[in-house]
Amino acid sequence: MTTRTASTRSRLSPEERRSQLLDLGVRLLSSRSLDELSIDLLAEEAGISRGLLYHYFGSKQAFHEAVVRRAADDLIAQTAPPVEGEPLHRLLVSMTAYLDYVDTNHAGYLSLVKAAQGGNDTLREIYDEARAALTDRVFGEDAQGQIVRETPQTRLLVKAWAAFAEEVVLGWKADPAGVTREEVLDVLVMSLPALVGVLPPQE
Amino acid sequence: MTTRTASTRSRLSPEERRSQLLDLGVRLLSSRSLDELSIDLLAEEAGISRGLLYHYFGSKQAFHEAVVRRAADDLIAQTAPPVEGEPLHRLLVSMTAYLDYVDTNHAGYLSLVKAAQGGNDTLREIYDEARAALTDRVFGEDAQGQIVRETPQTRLLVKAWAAFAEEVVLGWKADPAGVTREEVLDVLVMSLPALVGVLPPQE
DNA sequence: GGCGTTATTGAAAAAGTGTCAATAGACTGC
DNA sequence: GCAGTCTATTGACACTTTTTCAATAACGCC
Repeated sequence: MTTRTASTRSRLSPEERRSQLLDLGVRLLSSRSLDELSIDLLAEEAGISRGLLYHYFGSKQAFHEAVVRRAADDLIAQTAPPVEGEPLHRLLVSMTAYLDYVDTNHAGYLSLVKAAQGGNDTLREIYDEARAALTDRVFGEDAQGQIVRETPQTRLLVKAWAAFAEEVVLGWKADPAGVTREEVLDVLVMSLPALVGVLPPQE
Repeated sequence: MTTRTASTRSRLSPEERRSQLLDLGVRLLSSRSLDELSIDLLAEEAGISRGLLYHYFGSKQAFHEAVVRRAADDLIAQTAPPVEGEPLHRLLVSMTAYLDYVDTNHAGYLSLVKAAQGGNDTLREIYDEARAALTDRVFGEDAQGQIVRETPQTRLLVKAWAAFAEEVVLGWKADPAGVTREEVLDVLVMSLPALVGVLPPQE
């Protein structure tokens, strides 16, 4: 006797099925790497045949990319809405949205982050795109509202700050003991100007 | 006709063979991910049979872990020697050693970093251990020579600072345009006190 | 130069990925 | 209700890669 109660096959609309498989993929890939996840297991969890996964995604690799893209799109959608106001306030709003996202979509965020490193260029690209949604706004288009002026030095620094922010949030989620949410937000926001401050002033 | 010139099998001591395979693994895994590296290729490059790899490491996964552990040990050995002097000077020496290491062992460092994220808990653990070798020294044992007093907040912050430092170095190696080595070192060293400064003073 | 130890091999089993013609839900018009 | 059509879904099969293990052959020792 298997886990499935329904002995009959279920026929969903392509959109529903695709969505179901992506959701499942996000969940499963947050705790395993791709090669630790067999199509067999995935198919069984979804209650479908192996063949159907290939019908929808073509290959295991392509499935992975679709899963990561789904996670990235979620992140971008929930953190990207433009914000008015002072630079530091905008940064606070942005970081709050980011923290909220990771709070409610921990699995999705993990599968995104994990995919980015071990993976190929396509995966890395998707990840960079998502990261840009968080960091782009610190480089203002005009000279007025920007937090950081764009130079080779600051570009490197801001990219590294994003890695810092990611580690703060994931580290806190993994072990929140002794640190409040407000302290985390404070560090996320104030760290950027503090880091920019270590660069020699550029004119 | 294969690549091998010697038609006869060569018999090495277990230590030599193991070491040879690990070195080769570090090199090959710096440009591919684990599932892009077949045992076939590895065995051919090493001039051995597939079976021998299993004799030494048991499984592909275990081989990967051994490779990552080797890379981590290298990093620890070359950056860990304790240093005398002022806290900030010790930090400078430490960061210089780190930068030097990544400079001369770029491939090995990449395979370490890439493995840690994409992978399972064991891999992550090995990586954390290596990172600790770089960051532990910022927490002094006595109240005198320390840079940072250890609290839940600073522990989280220093861990994230390590991620920041890693991204700075790897980002710079990937695209050094417009940024000097001295600027990188300066950022690596000064960023830590700058970040600690954003925390409210604890008494 | 024979002998024992054990590093090493190669063939065959197991596991996993990808393919495709055949099957069967669900809707449509009658 | 019922037959017919469309297409989502399956399952068996081909292929690739990993893993196992009994047999083989280097090397050191006497």
